[in-house]
Formats: sequence, C-alpha cells, structure tokens
Amino acid sequence: MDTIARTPQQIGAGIRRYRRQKKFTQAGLGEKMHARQATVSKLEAGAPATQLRILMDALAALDLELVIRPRTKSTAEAIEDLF
Amino acid sequence: MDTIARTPQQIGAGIRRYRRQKKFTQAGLGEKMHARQATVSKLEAGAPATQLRILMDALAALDLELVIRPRTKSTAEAIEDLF
DNA sequence: GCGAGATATTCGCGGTCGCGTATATTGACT
DNA sequence: AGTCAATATACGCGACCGCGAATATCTCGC
Repeated sequence: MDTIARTPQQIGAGIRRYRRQKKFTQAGLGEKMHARQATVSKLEAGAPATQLRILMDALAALDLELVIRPRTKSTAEAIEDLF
Repeated sequence: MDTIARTPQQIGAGIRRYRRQKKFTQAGLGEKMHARQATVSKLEAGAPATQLRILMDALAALDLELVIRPRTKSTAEAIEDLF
C-alpha cells in the first residue's frame, strides 16, 4: 500500500510501516543507512528539522522511492490519513 | 506528470518544475511558505541538508503531496538516475 | 511480574541550517 | 547592447541537526 504524506509525521509513519514490514529494527535500518538508531527514531517521529539526506538514505535502505504529484483528495479526506 | 525522486536533487528538480508550471517565482513561493527566496533556491538545488519542514511547506504551497512506495524499477536502472 | 530487546531521550561537540540583509550572476526581452 | 526581473551566493547570528556514547523507557513473550 502506498503512503500519502503531507506532513513530516506522516512521512515518519510511512517509513516505520515499511520498516516493520521488512522486519527491520531501527538499529538495523540505521546501520544500512549509516545513521544512528536515535536518528531513525527522530525521523519516524516526524521531527520537522530532519534533513533530506536522512530521509532519502532511509528510503534507499528500505528500497522505497518518493513520488511528487498534485494533491488528489480533499482536505477533509486527508484527515483520515492521520489515523 | 508525477515525479519520481530518489535523491534530493530529483526532489528539487520536481519542485522547480511544478513551481514553474504554476508560474510562481522563487520569491513568490517563498512568501507563500514563509521562507526566503534564498531558501527556495537551495531546496531546488537539492541541498541534502535541507530540512523536511521546508520541503513540506513548499509542497503545501504548491498544492502537491508526497507518496512513499516500493521502488518500481530495477536497481541497475537506478544507477542511471545518477547521471 | 520479569527480563530482554526495541525504542526514546540525554550530554557535549562540530557542522550547517534558515534567518535578515545584501550583493553577484544569470536570463529574457526589446 | 542594455535593462530589469529572477536566481544564486555571501556574511554573521541563533538554533538545531546528526554524531559518539550512554541511559531511560517502553513492549513484548514467558
């Protein structure tokens, strides 16, 4: 299932979901992407000042990619994504 | 056309494309997202230490959204993206 | 309810962000 | 060529990154 993200929190949640799917631990993912477990934790928590490099490294380590596209759903529907 | 991004540079290029499509200037976009023109410039250039907040603000200002999904193409093909 | 693994959080450090402000440099158009 | 808008780059500043290393807290299965 693809993940739509409009906030850093949603990005973090998506990363976490895919990581667990692949049965990785934060420490394990951290090793793959040359970052610390603490850094992965902050990324998944949606820290808004996380650096782009960290995100892209995580995506690469999980074999994911990003798609940028015009917003599809209404603002109302987007609220559901929070749950 | 949706934009696939695996590097900060590709993200920046995507942002730039959508910004121009909407006939925005860097300064104009900056005002919408409460950032300076110089910051938008660095984002579009693909500075890897750009903060996630900046990216999401830009996407929101351009009415775009992010999708996280498994990589579609082969790893071999991904190498070409570097050039 | 224990214990072990996973995750969250802290300290000091060097680095770089984005900010305000200001100035190059580039690009498009006449 | 000349002009002006658009973009790129620079300086000092305060803030916060990710780092190493370590610790605290949470979450399971048993």
